[in-house]
Amino acid sequence: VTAVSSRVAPRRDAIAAESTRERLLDAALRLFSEHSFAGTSLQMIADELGITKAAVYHHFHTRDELLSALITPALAELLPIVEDATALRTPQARADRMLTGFVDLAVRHRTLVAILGTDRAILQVLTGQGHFDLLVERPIALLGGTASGSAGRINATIVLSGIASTVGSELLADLDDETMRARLVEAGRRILGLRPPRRTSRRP
Amino acid sequence: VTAVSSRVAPRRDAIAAESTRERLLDAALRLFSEHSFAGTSLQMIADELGITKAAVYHHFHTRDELLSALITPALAELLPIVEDATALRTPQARADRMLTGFVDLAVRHRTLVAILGTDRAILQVLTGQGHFDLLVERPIALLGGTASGSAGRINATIVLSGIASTVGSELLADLDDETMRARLVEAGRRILGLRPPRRTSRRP
Amino acid sequence: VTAVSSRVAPRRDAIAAESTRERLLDAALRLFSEHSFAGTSLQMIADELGITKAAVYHHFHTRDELLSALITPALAELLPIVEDATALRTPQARADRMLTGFVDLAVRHRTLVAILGTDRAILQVLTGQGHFDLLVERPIALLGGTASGSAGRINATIVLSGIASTVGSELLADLDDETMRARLVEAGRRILGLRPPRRTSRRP
Amino acid sequence: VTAVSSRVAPRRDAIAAESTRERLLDAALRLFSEHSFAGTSLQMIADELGITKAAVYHHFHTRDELLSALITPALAELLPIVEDATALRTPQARADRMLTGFVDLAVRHRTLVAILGTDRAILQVLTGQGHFDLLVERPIALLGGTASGSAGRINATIVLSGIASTVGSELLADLDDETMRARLVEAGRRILGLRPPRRTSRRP
DNA sequence: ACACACGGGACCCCCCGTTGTT
DNA sequence: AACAACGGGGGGTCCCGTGTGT
Repeated sequence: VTAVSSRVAPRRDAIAAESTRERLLDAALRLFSEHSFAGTSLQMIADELGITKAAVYHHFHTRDELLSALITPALAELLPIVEDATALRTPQARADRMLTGFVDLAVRHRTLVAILGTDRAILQVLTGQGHFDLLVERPIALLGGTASGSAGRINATIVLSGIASTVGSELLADLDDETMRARLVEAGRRILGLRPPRRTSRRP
Repeated sequence: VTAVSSRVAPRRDAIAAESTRERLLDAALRLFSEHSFAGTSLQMIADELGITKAAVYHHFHTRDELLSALITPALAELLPIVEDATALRTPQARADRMLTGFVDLAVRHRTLVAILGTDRAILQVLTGQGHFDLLVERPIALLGGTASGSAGRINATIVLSGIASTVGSELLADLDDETMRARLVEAGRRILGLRPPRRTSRRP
Repeated sequence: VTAVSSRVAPRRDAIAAESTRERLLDAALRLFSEHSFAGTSLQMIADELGITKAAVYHHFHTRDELLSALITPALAELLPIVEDATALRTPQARADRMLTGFVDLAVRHRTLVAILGTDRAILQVLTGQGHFDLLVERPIALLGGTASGSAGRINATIVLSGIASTVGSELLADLDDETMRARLVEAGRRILGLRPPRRTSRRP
Repeated sequence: VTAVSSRVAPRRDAIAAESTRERLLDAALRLFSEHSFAGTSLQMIADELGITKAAVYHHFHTRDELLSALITPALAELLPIVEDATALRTPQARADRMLTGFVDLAVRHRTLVAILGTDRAILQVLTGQGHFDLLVERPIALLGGTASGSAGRINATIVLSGIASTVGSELLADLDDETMRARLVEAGRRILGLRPPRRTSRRP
């Protein structure tokens, strides 16, 4: 499983490295989800791949950097969803776009969204990087815009964290993406009191 | 929950200790919720109270023991709810009883239920103590009993983790218990497709 | 098992205290022998008796003090043996007196002599108190006086530590004192090349 | 015992590490013998070499692991001695082979055999690893096979622990191996009542 | 791209000793 | 005589990050 010698084709090393980086991110995500971020050491991650901590350090100089590399793609996907939704005219449309967009994101990045939505230590790091707004406040505002008073914020919070936890549940790990997506959208709409639009125009 | 009056004239140390133990649990809960269980050191807890780690050790010999002392009361409250609900005849009644009971518990122990429902490191400890069944499986089964197939488990998961996260949200910390309770029950019923019963017979 | 209230007869307390002190010494000796001196904490000793460390502190202010209380009686018994032996005229008589005296002492205080003879941490404490001479050097000199050169010291060392370890062996714990004593004296004489005297003048 | 030459041109670190590991074992053995196992902290060991505890951890993750690394070679040498002796036909031959083999081993690893034979904390660790049989029971049985009843076990115990303590005595540290070996074998044979064989066929 | 060796520091557990109270 | 509570400190483990080498 380890990267064998080399010296033959330097491209091999590059490939192996690329793959090691990916495997590193995979292993880290798995372990973060299992033991929480603060409960996962670099040693555990290195052991998971059978490499040394120094090798991990070669790819990511810091555990926070590893975390950033893990979440940056998802945040990049979240941004257009939030912006798209914000641009719509009615509160219902905004909420529905936010809902469907978030569910789609969550289903494709199950474990990642799960830890983003539940791990307080991770939330602290992200807040420190100024992502709290994008990750929590704006989605909550968009989802909760259809109800007045506290009901909106409460419903939005339930939806957001409910989805995040559900996609990360190992009891539902064997569920296919389509079913999961459909069920989550249905449930979300029921909570928020949204009527399903006539035609969904979203494309992956 | 705080040390009440006291009968005759308890010793000064005993009073201080009682209060120290309680303050210890309070501080630990607050810090666990803020930094996650694994991210909270005994030093942080001790510093919070201005005592030394040795004093913490005097009350709880391990961090796990501290955690156990923290959650045991809540687990003791959860058990009769689950058993009560299990004894009812229709799936709807079981789900509704589980829902209202859990919401009530969650609203009264907001932070505690929040960390129980989200922190993976804590879940690991509890699973190691055999509480996974009471904490996750049976509630999920009761809540999800009204829908067939995966829909039931999904809805139940959303409800459970949605409630847990919502009561722990600091954005909703200023919300009074009654409103929070009512909103959560409404939302839960909408997700699960339950019609509110004619009269609620629950007693606090 | 704990000393009950009191207030009735102060003598009761005195008796209980006396007995606690003895039980403390007993427990300490047993634990020292099982885990070595350095490996035995006051907590372990207190737990053994079901009391607290503070209660131990009440009787012995220091672990070294506890050790001293343990060994002082035996040292007090050893001194006249060494002096008696020293006063005899022939090397053989001196060695035999030392041998029989030490065996007798060792058989009556099996565990104590065992730890005195084997535990390096204890030996360090005793050496610090100036007992090395009485405990090691003079007995070795007396026992080894019958052979010239290194043979004497070697044989004496074998005898001394052999006896100490043998009386402490749990494989031989069920052996009665008389048999043990006789066997040890025989073996010691064989090693040292001593002929048994016509009449043993030992007193119990 | 030190890291010998080295083949081609090993890396500087590797050499340093090899030597550090050896020096670590040396220092640990010395300190264990002086202060007992339980009385020796990793800090003391690290200080002895002028390195940090973390560096010690790099080589041995646990103090028990360090101890294991220390004794494994000796245990590996002891095994064939016990098996060789067991295969012989007469009790006398078995006892003599066990005696000479053990003396040889003890003289070559003086300090190590000394702590193995005297430190109760070490014996506990070894017993936990299932080595009690090889280290105590079988040698005792072999050595004591020439006498019936308790005499055999007593004599065997004296011989075994006498040898172990004698080779570790600092009063005899300056004695050369050959003399020590010869004296110990003689004394052992006298205790056990063995007649020296016509020719010793042992090979170093 | 990765391993080996190590420093600095923190963490959890626990120990010893002491005070105040009953 | 005994306990509850606690301070100061150390032990063992382990973590993060780095330098050096291949």
